Amino acid sequence: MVSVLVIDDEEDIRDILIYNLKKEGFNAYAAENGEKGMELLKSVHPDLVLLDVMMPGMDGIEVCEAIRNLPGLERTLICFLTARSEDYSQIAGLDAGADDYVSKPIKPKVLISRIKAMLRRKGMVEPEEKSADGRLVINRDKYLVERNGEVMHLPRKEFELLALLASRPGHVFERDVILEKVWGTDIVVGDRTIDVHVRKLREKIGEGMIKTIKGIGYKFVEQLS
Amino acid sequence: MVSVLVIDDEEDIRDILIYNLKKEGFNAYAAENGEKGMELLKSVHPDLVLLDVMMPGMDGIEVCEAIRNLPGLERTLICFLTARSEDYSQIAGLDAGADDYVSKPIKPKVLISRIKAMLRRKGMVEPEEKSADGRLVINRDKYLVERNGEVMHLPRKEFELLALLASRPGHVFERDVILEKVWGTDIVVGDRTIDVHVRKLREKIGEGMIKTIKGIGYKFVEQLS
DNA sequence: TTGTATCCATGTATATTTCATAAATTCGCT
DNA sequence: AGCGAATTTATGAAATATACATGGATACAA
Repeated sequence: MVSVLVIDDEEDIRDILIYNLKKEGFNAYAAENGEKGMELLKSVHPDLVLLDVMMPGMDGIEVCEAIRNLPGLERTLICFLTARSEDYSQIAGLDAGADDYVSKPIKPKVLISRIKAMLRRKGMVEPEEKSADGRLVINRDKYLVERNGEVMHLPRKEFELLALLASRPGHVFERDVILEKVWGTDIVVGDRTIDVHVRKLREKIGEGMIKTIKGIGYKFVEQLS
Repeated sequence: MVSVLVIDDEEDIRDILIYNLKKEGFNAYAAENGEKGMELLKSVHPDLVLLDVMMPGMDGIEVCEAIRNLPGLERTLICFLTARSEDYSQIAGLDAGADDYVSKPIKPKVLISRIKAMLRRKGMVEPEEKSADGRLVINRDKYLVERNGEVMHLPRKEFELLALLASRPGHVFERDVILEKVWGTDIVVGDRTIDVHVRKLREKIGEGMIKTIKGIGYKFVEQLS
């Protein structure tokens, strides 16, 4: 099930969001400030964080940047909650790595709709109908990858590698970046390990999907319109 | 280059959006109603459509759904422009397949920021370093060089060399500076190595781009804008 | 056992560098 | 200026180095 963490210092807001999120079938958690939010984040690993910008202590921007630097949470969705006038926050927030933002006062129906749109973009909820054009749908929730309606299970490392590459089609991930994001900074593995995992991925999802950029790294192919 | 189509019935809005989009380096097109927008869509295949919801004739929702059903345009980004109060439109718009929406009155900086966030999510653009030069775009994110819409891949040393020269068009880089920046201080290579790489670059990106300053080094030609 | 992850040895493609020679430019001299 | 010599860069081809793909081996755990 998709889980959502709300970080906001106003109790009323937390309550109303939790209520609506649960009503929609999400797992909902709340924290009243950035520090407590970070604690919860490390234990529950939510799929989405709703993050108030203006908070005492760590503000939303700081929390957002901290999340982006936490290993394993780089792909957590982040949505800012901003007061109507805070244009600067909007820009800074998106640049800080947020995926979206919603202006206060928050209308629950709008928020839910935006959340669903975000999840859909990440392939985290089943889209009703999918195009049979060979595109991949990556379901992080279940460690499944779907291609043309056919689902396949991938081992953890292969899945993480694929999810990383596919998160930004066209972007070239350098080998050391891949090592850091998929294996972590502390683990030491040989250079050939990446190749081997790429090979297995290619065997499973098809040859054309992952391209080698010699001397640099790998990329997931862009869509050809 | 990323191209954007604006569909809005208000001329003022169209003008201001076109102006700002072009200033940011996008290819910008405009249409004054849904029908004309659809015509343009089929010919220019834009990457992103900015779509007014309330329009005489086809409204934004209808256009959005029509776009999603056009072969080849399923993945075109769609961003709605909505009046502040139209909550229903917001929800319907996102459900109709829009990727985002921006409320009027539109603040150009906010809009541009949102556009970039959308493109980034699709991996379509990287704001990093490009030479503001119309003819050659160096995309470090994708390790690609684009010339007149045609993309090419360069090997590592050639790419780094080109990126260095193009980072300051008109500036003459001395040979030892090039060696230091591209090859590093510890590596020792013969002097002819630079020439050979320059030659390969010229073969690939065209003869006129890199000029030799005999006895000193090389420079990337300045643009005559 | 089966599935997963890593490593190793080898082959192969390609990137990079070197080299010999030609062409271009600069310099020194009258 | 003109002319040849010296210096510097361009060019073609070949040699070397590097990075990746691949098949298979190993280790370990469920």
